[in-house]
Amino acid sequence: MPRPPSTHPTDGELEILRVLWDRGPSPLGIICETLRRERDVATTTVATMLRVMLDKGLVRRKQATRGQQWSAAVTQAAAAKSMVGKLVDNIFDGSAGRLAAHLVEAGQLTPAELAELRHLLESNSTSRKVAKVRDESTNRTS
Amino acid sequence: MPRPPSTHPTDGELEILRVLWDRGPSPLGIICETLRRERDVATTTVATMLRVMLDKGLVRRKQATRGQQWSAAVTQAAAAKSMVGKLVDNIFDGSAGRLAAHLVEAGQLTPAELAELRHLLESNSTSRKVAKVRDESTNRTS
DNA sequence: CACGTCATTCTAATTCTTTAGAATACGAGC
DNA sequence: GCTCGTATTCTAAAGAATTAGAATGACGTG
Repeated sequence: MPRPPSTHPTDGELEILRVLWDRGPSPLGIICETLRRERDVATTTVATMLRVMLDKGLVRRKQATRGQQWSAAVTQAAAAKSMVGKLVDNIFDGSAGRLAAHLVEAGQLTPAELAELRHLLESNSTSRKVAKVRDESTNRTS
Repeated sequence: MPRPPSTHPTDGELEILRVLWDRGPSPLGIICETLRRERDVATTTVATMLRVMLDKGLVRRKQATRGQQWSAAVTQAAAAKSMVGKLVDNIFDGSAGRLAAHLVEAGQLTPAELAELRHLLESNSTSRKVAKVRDESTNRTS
């Protein structure tokens, strides 16, 4: 009857993950400071979120001299893959190709990005070593 | 101090929107019936969700002979655009190109889809009438 | 070693989401 | 017209997410 637990990082959690992906392992103070460049937030709020994220396995912490260092437990690539997968399931009928088509057709790509994508596709078709996908023990949260 | 209201359709709301996009305007009974092909759900649950979605402007209803017809108030394209936009902001640093690159590089596209995408890009570069974007009074919810 | 600073835990308020029972309304058919 | 089935509204419970105050802990400096 109640709401089911969410499997993906929430928006707030992503804000924190972005900081950690950007700056690497950081103490609470630095995380807060960085977040405050965007919006006002209390230190305890961030601490609470980090604890929740710890339970979810989204972040890790290692003992440091002073407090601890917090770091992301999921790579950006893994989070991207799982969230893109969800989006694709939810509105592109499970077809990643449809999402790709949407990007091109809905005009969400700049001309430069279109050109880049074209290059990417060429190199991807000529060199058959597509396998470098480095599937970093990817998601789980899907 | 509390949680901010969400601007995008939730997962549950998307389930309903998918039905409406698929079948067009439908009465409650049909919506429930369709949803039940996936999972068990009570009629009142769906009715409640529809009322909430009505408040949010996600669906409309028109009086019919018997009860009313419910229909999506947002197009699939518009919802896609707004949700893709959010995803891009959240984990691709605001760059849709990065999402496109992710799709190709993370191996989320089948060979057939890659080929299709290549075609799409070609026709998109040769014919300069990219403008057919038909920007269906797109989002708002972003 | 006391004090200030930074970090963490405990607690809690508030709103959203999901779920559905009970009550009610409404139109069709007998 | 009364009843049956569908549809809608009212009510509400309970977990998730977001926010942060108060209390507590840990450490280095003077």
